Amino acid sequence: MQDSKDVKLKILDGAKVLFAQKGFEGTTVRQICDQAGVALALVSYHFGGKENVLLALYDTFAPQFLQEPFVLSDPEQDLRRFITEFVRFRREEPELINILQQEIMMQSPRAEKLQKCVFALWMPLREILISGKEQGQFEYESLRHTLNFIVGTLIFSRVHSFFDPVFVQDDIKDKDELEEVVEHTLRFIFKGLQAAH
Amino acid sequence: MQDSKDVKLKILDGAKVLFAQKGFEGTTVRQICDQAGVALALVSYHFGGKENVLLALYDTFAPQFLQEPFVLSDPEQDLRRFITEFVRFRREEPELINILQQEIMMQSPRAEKLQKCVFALWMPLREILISGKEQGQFEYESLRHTLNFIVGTLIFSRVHSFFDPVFVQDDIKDKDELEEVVEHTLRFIFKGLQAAH
DNA sequence: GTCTATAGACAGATAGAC
DNA sequence: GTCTATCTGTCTATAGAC
Repeated sequence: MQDSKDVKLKILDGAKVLFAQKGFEGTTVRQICDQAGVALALVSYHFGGKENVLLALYDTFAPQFLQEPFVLSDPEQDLRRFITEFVRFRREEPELINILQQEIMMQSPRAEKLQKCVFALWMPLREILISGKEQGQFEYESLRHTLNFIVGTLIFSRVHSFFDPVFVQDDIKDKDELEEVVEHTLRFIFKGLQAAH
Repeated sequence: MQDSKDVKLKILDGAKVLFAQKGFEGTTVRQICDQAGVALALVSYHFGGKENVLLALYDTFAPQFLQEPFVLSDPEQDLRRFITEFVRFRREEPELINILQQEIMMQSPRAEKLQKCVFALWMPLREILISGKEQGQFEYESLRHTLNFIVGTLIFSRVHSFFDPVFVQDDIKDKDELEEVVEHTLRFIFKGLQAAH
């Protein structure tokens, strides 16, 4: 029982990184088991197939941010809190966002089953934007476009160090301190909403 | 010769859609050839393998926007033109952006060879931001973060109609007219840069 | 619960007829 | 230049020993 859970977790840990790096189809069960240091058969035994490993990732990791409901009060404070928590989540579990993004982008067969994750993730933002506009704190025209912009800003940010060595040579003094990233992100989005902050 | 080019184009057209929808690894050469209505062997014959089909996409499509250099003058005008052209390109060839995004996100073996595309695409934006700040037209602190935000805003937008049916029910009166999308995008980014527009 | 060995399907690439 | 038929490798899943 103790060992069993250990193996399941090792499989999930390996799969998380591999799926993020190589995609679902690009990752083989063999690679997952090699990474976990266990035999090939154990993915089927514990999860019943490769697909279920991916789905299990979102039940296993993503604890506080996605599970508890996002309580709304003041739109500005809410948005600040939402962005802060999201950036922190992105920092802690970049693979989860990466994989989710891939699956949605490809509209994979798994995407449908991940949709409740997407709901839980972005529905609060929608509500915040709506009530923020009603209360005159945010200024935007199209809810859909504004959602898209903010989601894009939040998701893309820091996804890959792919750009860093090539795009920004002279800006490396920028630390990647969490608080600093949060602060920059807050500022950009709040300015985009013409909101005090 | 005429027929040959026709077949190559049919293969590329099919592959573009399939790679975008199912990813490189998730797409089989058989699917590509079925979609093109040609025999399995012709991918190897004309391109020398599946990987070269993907790379050939970016030499074949993406004509004006990526090939001619982006001439810089006034940062505000340049940024306006950059965003406008990018949104238009995204509208015309959403698959190319989608595939590029996938490959980069996964840091695939193909990503390295696509890097010159990424350069050509985003280097002008970097230059625009730098000189815009120097001339006091844009206000931002971190070049890298700001690049990330803007790239995210531009890339994510409109990638998938996945959110539409679920997120935004009451905003469907928003047309997806190109000019309107451009206008919204311009406004959000310019506000994020605290720039006149 | 974990392993090795293997079954069965399917991948990409190619040989050879036309 | 295009086709069909096939080779070789690798995939996922599972049977059976321990």
